[in-house]
Amino acid sequence: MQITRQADYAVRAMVYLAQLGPDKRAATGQIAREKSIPPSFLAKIVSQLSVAGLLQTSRGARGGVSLAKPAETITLLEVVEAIDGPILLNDCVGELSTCIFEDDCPLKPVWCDAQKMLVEHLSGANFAQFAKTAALG
Amino acid sequence: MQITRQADYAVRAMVYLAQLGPDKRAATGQIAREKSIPPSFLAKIVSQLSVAGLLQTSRGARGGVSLAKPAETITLLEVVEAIDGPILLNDCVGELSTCIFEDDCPLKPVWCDAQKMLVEHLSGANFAQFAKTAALG
DNA sequence: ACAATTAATCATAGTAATATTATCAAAATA
DNA sequence: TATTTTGATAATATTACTATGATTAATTGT
Repeated sequence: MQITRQADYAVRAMVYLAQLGPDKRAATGQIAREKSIPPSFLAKIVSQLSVAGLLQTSRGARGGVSLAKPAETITLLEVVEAIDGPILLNDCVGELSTCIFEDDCPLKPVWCDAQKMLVEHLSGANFAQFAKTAALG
Repeated sequence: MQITRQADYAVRAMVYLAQLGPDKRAATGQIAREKSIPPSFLAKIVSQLSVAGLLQTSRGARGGVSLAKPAETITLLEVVEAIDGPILLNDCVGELSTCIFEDDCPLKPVWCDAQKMLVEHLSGANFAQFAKTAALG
């Protein structure tokens, strides 16, 4: 019942970029140093975020990564799900559920509601907000 | 970001007992059969629930387990946390947090809020409700 | 006392997920 | 062409999860 450290690292990295300002780029090595993330671990995470369309990358000298969209259009949910996969509080909430009690289960609605609340809350938080909140280090 | 199957089993078992009616007991073998839970796995789970004060147990012939309190005083949160430990959406929300950005982190409030919502939702659901909702099998 | 029943405890094991490090290839720049 | 930087992949250590089995302890009924 916890996001993975990978997802947390991903979020931190995105916050760092959001705080740099629009279209600013940074090398992953630099982000790793500033945010205390194992460098080669971050490299892998960054790669996933790029595939998910959340980061733009450019190789070579003076290369690096930058947000692929305006910070205010990137939600916390997007970033977390890009790394951890879809949020799912319990197996029965998913579409691939194999629960044999499906139709006659008093629990499913509770889990579905809880999940919906969580998802809505996380998708209501975007990275422009995070950039503002802490303009500091 | 998911409760464990153990916790789900625990909840199912508790629902079964709640549906039996107040102070009714059942053998774990029977619960396991009815709810499709691996029997010797359930034995361990039941033991944890007993230690947590949610179940009363009695050994020997005609023994079994029963709810330790009225169903309406047992919340979904209690049962899940008895098995999985405290709900924690992200490490930084916990009291033992070792996050070095603590004071200057735009994310922490979001996680704290989300967690609070989740916890409140789960502690608002009790087993008397579940017993009613599905009086069927 | 004895046999049957049932939970409690403990040990074990296989599988999967997580976190991390390391390596080498590919692209871009200077 | 040398350097910087991402991309892709592999290797590994650790932890968590799921499950099984054997043994022990308590209770009931005969």
